[in-house]
Amino acid sequence: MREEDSNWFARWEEELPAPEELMPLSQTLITPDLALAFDIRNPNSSQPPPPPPPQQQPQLPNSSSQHNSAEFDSADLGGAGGGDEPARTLKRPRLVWTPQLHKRFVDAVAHLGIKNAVPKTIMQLMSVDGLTRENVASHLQKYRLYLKRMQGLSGGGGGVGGGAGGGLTSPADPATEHLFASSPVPPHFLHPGAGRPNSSDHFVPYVPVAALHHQHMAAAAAAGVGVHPYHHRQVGHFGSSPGGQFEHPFLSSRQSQAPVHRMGTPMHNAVPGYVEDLESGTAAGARKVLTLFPTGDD
DNA sequence: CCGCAAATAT
DNA sequence: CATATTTGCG
Repeated sequence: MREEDSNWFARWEEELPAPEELMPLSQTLITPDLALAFDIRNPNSSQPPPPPPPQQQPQLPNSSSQHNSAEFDSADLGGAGGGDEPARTLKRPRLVWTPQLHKRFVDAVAHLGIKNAVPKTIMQLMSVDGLTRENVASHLQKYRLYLKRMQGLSGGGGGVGGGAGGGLTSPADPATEHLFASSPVPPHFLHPGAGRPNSSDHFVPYVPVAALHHQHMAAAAAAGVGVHPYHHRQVGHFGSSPGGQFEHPFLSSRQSQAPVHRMGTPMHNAVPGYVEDLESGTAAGARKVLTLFPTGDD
């Protein structure tokens, strides 16, 4: 039930589940638009799902082979054409900040610098399709709080790399934090004046490959030519269907449920030393633009 | 638009 | 019940 997995770090190593590879087209049943339109989310903690009143009819009389990916047909924007974009107005499901997403967030903030680390910039830098400013802002707030806490608390048993010089983020106490601590708070940039005076304020090693994709993808899609048969919605962790529940098909692949060490078993905090993980470019799977789901762009 | 606080959902 | 995430206000 916990949104967070107990073995998050298991995925950490993997970094990216490579949805495209792992997730075979299994849920082509519902198109994202429909899903959103249906407002898939759990209205209650545990209650029978009320019959969802059909709101939008699936508009795909087309013989489209498969638009698994998420994309909109027309790219009308700001046009007076009188178009209705349901997805734009619909309320979007609870966003789950997955480690990957969080990492991107942290990376963006780190590279941006606290100074420019404003929701809008972060969001744009992240280039995560589907991510909204509110989402980032919200998360940012908590992230700051987390950092603050870390600074205020030096002594503690955590011994979290106070200096942060080495960049060795110590293990996190499961009881202390949950999301942030769990995520590899990369380096440092804690606050101006005690962390790293070295780093100035502007260095952008980060090359957000943003718009191009959308444009190309949309263009290609519109043209009828699929760039790639599949695009991934790696973070599409929306509420599962009430009653029916399709868990993440991709989650279960490698990190099987090995004999978990029950409490008592001295499981050393063998937190994998997080190296200066770079962005994409890891072997095996090519990292793509992180995309939440089809939404407007920024 | 950003930051903070409260509310709600999970 | 605690935490995460969302929503509203300054």
